[in-house]
Amino acid sequence: MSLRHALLTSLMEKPCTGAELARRFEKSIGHFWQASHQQIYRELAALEADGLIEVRGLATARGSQRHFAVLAGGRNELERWCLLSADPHPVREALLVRLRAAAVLGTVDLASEVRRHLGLHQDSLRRYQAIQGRDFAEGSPLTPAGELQLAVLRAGIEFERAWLAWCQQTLCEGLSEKK
Amino acid sequence: MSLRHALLTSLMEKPCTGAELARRFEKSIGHFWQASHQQIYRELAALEADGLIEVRGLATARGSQRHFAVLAGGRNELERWCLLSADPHPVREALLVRLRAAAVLGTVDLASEVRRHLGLHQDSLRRYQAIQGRDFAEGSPLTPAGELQLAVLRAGIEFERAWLAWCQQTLCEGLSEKK
DNA sequence: TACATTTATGCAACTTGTTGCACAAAGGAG
DNA sequence: CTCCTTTGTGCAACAAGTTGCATAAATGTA
Repeated sequence: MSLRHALLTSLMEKPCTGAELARRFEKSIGHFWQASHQQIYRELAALEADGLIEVRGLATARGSQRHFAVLAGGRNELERWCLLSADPHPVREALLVRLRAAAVLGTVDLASEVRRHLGLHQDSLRRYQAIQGRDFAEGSPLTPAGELQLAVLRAGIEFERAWLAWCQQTLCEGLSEKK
Repeated sequence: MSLRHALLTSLMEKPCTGAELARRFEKSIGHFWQASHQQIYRELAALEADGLIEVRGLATARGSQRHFAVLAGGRNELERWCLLSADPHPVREALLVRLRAAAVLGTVDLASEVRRHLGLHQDSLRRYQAIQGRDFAEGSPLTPAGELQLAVLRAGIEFERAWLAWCQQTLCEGLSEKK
């Protein structure tokens, strides 16, 4: 049920329309939680039905912009959910299934695929580091909220670094079957 | 569609029953792909319907053991899927949503939750390292298949290490709101 | 103004993962 | 042998995520 709470969080940061939310999910929130616009509209409808958010301004008809804002109930719900304890999501990565499959097949070489992933993780890492350099320059004082945002960014960086290191080491250790 | 291929892989390593697969998913495969027994039975039925696996031995009725084995079509399907390129699954971690929510709420302290996650990641890391020490002792020569299995294990280790480091640094940087 | 393009909203069907339960068989204890 | 527990199989309902498309409004252009 995190999409609901990711939406509430984003709307608390700044009330906006569904399309704007979708854009934000692509850019910032999407670094740790993704959602398509269809998912977003569906969940916005549910949130409205549950009285956790409301439409601000003119809700004329289909196709016209609808601005949403969080109600008191929504804030309470977000706080309640935040205080629950929840275990980390386990790894679920198809590439690892494919490695294991390659091991049992013996006829598939995944070296180029690992090399491709290495490049993708490198790109992500650089993107995150660019944001860090831009928004969280060295030595500048941080508000408590800023510290939390930086922590989220650091998670992305650690994560990408870990995969990057893994790809490199895996390639070094003669991944190819055709030696 | 990775569950299907994880099952094919596991059945190629060793044909077995649904319950045995479920146990293997809990132990080894579950480190990078999880599935409940209900999911497994459902997918086994689909695989059988598609002619990719077959029942070996006596398939009497409900409640009696059914042993499955991969057919040629299944092996081909696994190989085909293995050769497709697929992007890494993006991060999707509720704790990060909660951090961001805490940042905007300003009234929630997630320090103890981060500490709890730190402990969980520590446990996972130790478990992986124990397996590494047991099955892949230093300097022993590895078959190509063994190298791939070790690579999968290393992924788990890198991943847990990254989260561990993140938890530690996040706790150091005054996560608590109540300073 | 008329028309085409882009943006925003949204439905419907499908796939995948989760939860709760039910029933059959196997195996042990009396 | 009978009862009881455990193990194995499986259905059904639901929740969450994905894909494809439809329609309305806003915007640009002839």
